[in-house]
Amino acid sequence: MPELPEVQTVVDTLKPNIIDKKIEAVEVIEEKLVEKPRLEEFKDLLVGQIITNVKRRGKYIIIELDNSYYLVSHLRMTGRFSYVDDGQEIGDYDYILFKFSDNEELRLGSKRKFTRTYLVDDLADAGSLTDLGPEPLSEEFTLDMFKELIAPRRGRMKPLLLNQKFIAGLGSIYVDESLFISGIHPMRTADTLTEEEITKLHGAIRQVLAEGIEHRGTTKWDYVDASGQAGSYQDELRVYDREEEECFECGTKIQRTKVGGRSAYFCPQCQPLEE
DNA sequence: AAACTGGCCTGGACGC
DNA sequence: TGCGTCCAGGCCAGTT
Repeated sequence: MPELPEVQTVVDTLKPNIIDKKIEAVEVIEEKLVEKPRLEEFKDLLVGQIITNVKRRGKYIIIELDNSYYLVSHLRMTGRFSYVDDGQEIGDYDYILFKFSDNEELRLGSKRKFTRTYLVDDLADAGSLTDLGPEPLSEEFTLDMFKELIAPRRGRMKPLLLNQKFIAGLGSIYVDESLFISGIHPMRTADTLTEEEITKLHGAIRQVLAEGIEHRGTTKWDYVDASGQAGSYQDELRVYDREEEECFECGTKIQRTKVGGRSAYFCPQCQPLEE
């Protein structure tokens, strides 16, 4: 479940290791992970290229090559980039190997095979990358912008915040934490939010994402960064995965409910459904 | 246009 | 012990 802070941490750990490296060979163990182009073209376009930059947009990782192509990966649930010495044993879930000319390797693994990789010369061809909503930590994501985004919406808050076309980068963990901090029940609809609640939510989203990055991400199940290091934000979580445990604010037991087929953790006292 | 539903995928937890 | 069932939750396609 890498979300914005985890993906940012992966990019940060990848960057100093792979920029200026030359790709000498590419081995694809599980073809399913390569969304486009077809396998032969994928390899041909990669071999001989030098990596010039590594960036993040939403939960997408964008690796720039000197032939002006982009290697774009979305880790989805269990994806993992690992930067290793060539000699290191290949893991059970390592599915794409990028071998560099200096005998180091970048590996892309994925326990659940949800991970998708694209090699494109136009970012619009990489999944929904160019349809994403604003970056919540950017300057452009102002309170005024957030108010304008919310104004036409009437869906429930948890699915809305998970919608990457609405805001980029949030997943289940950081949505639940944001809604708790702002005192908003995950089933509330967007049209019932007061101006004060929208203001709190805007701040809370930025707060939890910044905290997540500071802690190098949340490691609940599988997540580690590109050098294999786990994050520590799981120790700071207020509601996520704390069903039946006491709320740190009021002592009430945290509950779990289903919203849009997904779990949502909340404090029934701090996040009432009825006004 | 926005909202919602089901499907993809597999390891691990649980019940019998 | 082992089998079946459910859950985790990223996104996407299809439908309303």
